[in-house]
Amino acid sequence: MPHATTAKPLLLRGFEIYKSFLTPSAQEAMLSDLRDVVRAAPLFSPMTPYGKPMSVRMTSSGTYGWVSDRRGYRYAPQHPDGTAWPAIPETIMEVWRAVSQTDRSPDCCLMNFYAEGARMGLHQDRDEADFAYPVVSISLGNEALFRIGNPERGGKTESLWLHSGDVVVMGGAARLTYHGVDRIKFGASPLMPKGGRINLTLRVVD
DNA sequence: AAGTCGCC
DNA sequence: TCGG
Repeated sequence: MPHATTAKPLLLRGFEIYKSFLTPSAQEAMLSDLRDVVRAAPLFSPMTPYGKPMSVRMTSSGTYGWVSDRRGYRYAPQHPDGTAWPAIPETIMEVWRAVSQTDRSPDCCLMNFYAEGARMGLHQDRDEADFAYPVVSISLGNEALFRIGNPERGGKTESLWLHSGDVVVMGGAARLTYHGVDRIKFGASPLMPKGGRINLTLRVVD
C-alpha cells in the first residue's frame, strides 16, 4: 500500500498539503530506491550563478535533471559528471499518478538533501516550459519549516512544518508562488537514523 | 539571488 | 532565540 490516505488535502494559498500521505513502509521503499539513484548519480553541491554554493546537496532522476552553475539555472540531460540521469523510481512515479491530476509523466525528479543547517531561500520554480503542470513535492526524514509567500517577491508569508511522508502539490494559481525552507529539525529519525531531510520534487520540464 | 546577514 |  503506497499511501495511508487519499483524503482531501489541506489548502494553504493554493498549495495542496497531504499530511502523512506515505506510510512508513512506503517511505522505506522509496528511500531504498533513492540509494540506487544516488549510487548512479552522486549528490553534488550546486553553485549559484553568482558564485555562492547552495547549502543543500542535490541530484536528479529522469530525462532531465536540474542544475545550477555559473551558466545559470537550467535542466540538463546529464549529471555534471557527464552521465545520463537514472530513471525515476516507480515508487515515486506512483505518488505523481495519485495526486498530479494529469496523464503526462514527469521528466525530472529533483532530490534535495538537507544536512544540518541546510536551507532553501524563497524562490519560484520557473525553469519549466509549461506552468500548467503542477510540481509535486515529497518530504522524507527530518521535519522542515516550509514557508509560502506570494506570486511576486515580498509581502506576508505563512509557514508550516512538513513531516516525513507528507506530499505537497503546487499547481494552478500556486504554481509560481514563492516558497522555501527556513530550517530543519536535524537529528535521528526512524527513517534516517543519522539525520537529514530529503525533498523530492517531480516536474514536467518540456 | 534556489545566498547570507543583520535588525527588531 | 525565533520569526519575519
